[in-house]
Amino acid sequence: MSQSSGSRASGKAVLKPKKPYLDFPLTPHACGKWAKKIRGKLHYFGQWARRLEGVLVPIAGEDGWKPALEEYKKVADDLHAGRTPRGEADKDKLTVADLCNAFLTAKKRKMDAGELTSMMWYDYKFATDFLVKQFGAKRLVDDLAAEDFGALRAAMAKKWGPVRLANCITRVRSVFKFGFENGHMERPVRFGSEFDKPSASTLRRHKAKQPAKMLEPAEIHTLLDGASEQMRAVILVGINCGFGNHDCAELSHSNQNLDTGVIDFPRPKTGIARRCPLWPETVAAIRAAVAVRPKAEKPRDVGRVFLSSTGTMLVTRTAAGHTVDLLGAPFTALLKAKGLHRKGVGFYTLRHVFETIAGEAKDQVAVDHIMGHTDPSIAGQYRERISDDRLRAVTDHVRAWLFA
DNA sequence: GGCTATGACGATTACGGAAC
DNA sequence: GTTCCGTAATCGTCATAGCC
Repeated sequence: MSQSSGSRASGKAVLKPKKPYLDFPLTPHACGKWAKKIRGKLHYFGQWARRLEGVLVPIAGEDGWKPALEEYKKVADDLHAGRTPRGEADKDKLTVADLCNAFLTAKKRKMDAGELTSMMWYDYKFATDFLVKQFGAKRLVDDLAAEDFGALRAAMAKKWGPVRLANCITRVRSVFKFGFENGHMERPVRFGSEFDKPSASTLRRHKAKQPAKMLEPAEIHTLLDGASEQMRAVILVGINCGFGNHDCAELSHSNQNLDTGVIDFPRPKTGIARRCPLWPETVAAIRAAVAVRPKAEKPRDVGRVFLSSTGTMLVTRTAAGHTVDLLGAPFTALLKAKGLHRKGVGFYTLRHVFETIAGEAKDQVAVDHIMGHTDPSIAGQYRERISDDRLRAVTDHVRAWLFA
């Protein structure tokens, strides 16, 4: 390394080394070390000279700057971010990557045991990936402070809406809760007051801004007129019983009695019992759809009321946990074909329509029972049954609205 | 062209417990 | 006794791409 710039030590001029290349980050300091000022503080990295008998003597060799550069690179990220660099004593401490890996491994075990869906695992993976990206894989969990979580929330809020933000905050909190409860961390992490979920009022305002999920009678009749036998049947089941996509896909012959006109079918999502009287139009449509129903591809689907054209379940999940919806997609296609497609309107809208119109019958308990919603009130815990008359009054009200 | 699969995102629901 | 909140989990929609 050539030496040109001068320095004075112990009264004698010493030639400081030149930077080995143009944007070399360190500069030779008069104390004999390479140095860099970061966030207002001077940090030292390796020697460019040794002091012999009070005089600085440059270290021989062209590559003397390399160890100093290596030393700087190891701690640069931490120093520039205002953190204390991780030393030898910290090498066994828990990092963000360690915690995320332990969390995902535990969740994978639950997934393998069938206690967690693969889609849910994918969501956890997404959240942990975001954590690692924001904090850095090697960041010590002990080093995380409230301001880090405040910055994390700000990054999330910049990208996503309040619903997704709330979901992701919940998942991030779950990761650290898992860490503490399972002994990976000595103390719970301080999230700070900024790392909170959007308030209920924020979520309500967000929802209010969304387009109404509603179809009017004329629109529903337009859809029914252009629908296949099966599509006509599922539309009527959707509006008659407030069934969603998954409900229709899961419906079996054993759940319905077309002679008495009643469906008895616990919600697949929650297992909560529900019962719904059928309209004559719905019964006729189901009979017509069943008459042309394709043969089931798998024995387990033989009892299903509705199947895809190839004989598979209408709503299934792939190995990766993604939903394949052969009911919602054709319904949306029908909406588009009839010029009725708009943001937020899909097959599930029929469930919204049922809830909205049925509520006007002024018997919310009966509506909730047909919808399969639990009644969390004390009255709900004591109520053992609900009469078919009340249920029929509700469905008749919706029928009168649709066929008026 | 219709069906199927995938990935990303948004929204909903249940439930227990704390706060009112 | 009711309401609200935090936590945990599931369901639905949409755009896009590949396949038959």
